[in-house]
Amino acid sequence: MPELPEVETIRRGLEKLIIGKAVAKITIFEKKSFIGDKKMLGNQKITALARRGKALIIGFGGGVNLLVHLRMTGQLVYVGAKRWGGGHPTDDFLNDLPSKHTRVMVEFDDGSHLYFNDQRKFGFIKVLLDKEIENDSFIKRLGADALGEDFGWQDLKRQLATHQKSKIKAALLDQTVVAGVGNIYADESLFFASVHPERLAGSLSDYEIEKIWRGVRETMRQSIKSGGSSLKNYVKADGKRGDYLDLFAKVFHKEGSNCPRCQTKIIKIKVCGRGTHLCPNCQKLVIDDKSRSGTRNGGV
DNA sequence: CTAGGATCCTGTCAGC
DNA sequence: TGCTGACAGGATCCTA
Repeated sequence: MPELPEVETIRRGLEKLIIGKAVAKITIFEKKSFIGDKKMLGNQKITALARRGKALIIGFGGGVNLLVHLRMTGQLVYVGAKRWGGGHPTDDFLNDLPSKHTRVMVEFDDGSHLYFNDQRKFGFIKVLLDKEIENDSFIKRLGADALGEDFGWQDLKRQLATHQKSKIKAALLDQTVVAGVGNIYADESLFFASVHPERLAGSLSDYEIEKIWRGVRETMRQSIKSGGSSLKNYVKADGKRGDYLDLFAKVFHKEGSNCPRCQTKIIKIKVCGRGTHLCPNCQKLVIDDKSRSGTRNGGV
């Protein structure tokens, strides 16, 4: 679940809470969730929190790092004088910890704790030396960061040129094309740009690519601004469990409700195996290649 | 090389 | 209520 804005929200939240703390003890409840030797973290102080795409990197003095990837259902919860959490929104934001989903527990020298909870065990924490980061199998393949200053719309265009036959949604989800976009922001960006997710990358005009690029940046910025998926946004004023998507999403999980631009009902379809939300009026599927006969969908 | 499908794992929800 | 199957916001591995 957690995509770039959620991980950035976590990075900013934890930055205020754990910088300067030293590790007293690490408890691993699920072996596959922790890669590397935990002894390397002994008595090391946290000096920095960085993010690469959807990965969080906790930097320690002495050149050691913890790379955290939350994948679908990971979350981080800090419990000290304050309680703070971010990532996949579940009741573990509120429950006593460790819970049955806690895979790794870090105890700091001041007695506070950081919990890595992950229902589906797809996420992981990995020990990496400074010099190993750029060579890491995940990190080294990442494209430009979706919110990076070095990622302009022409960069997206250049990347899409090598995936001409991919559906645009599949291309956006490819972390080598651009780092940080997942299912939510792919759908939101394509809605922003009024582009159907099944359009082939090679069929897009510069104008459309520029709009998709702008959609990625704007929807992500807005999500971060609203506090992303965090404990803060989890419990609503009325006490009910909340969906942080309400704060910025126009189409994601909004099937059946009205398009904010044209009032047409938002639909949900399946594209490249993923649930995909769109407005069938704003985002029409046009013919990709004039030399081929195709089915016109929705007219012009 | 790219594109598409299966797969890792658990929890939840719709339908019977 | 209980069972079953589909599905879930990610990335990788395998095949063509």
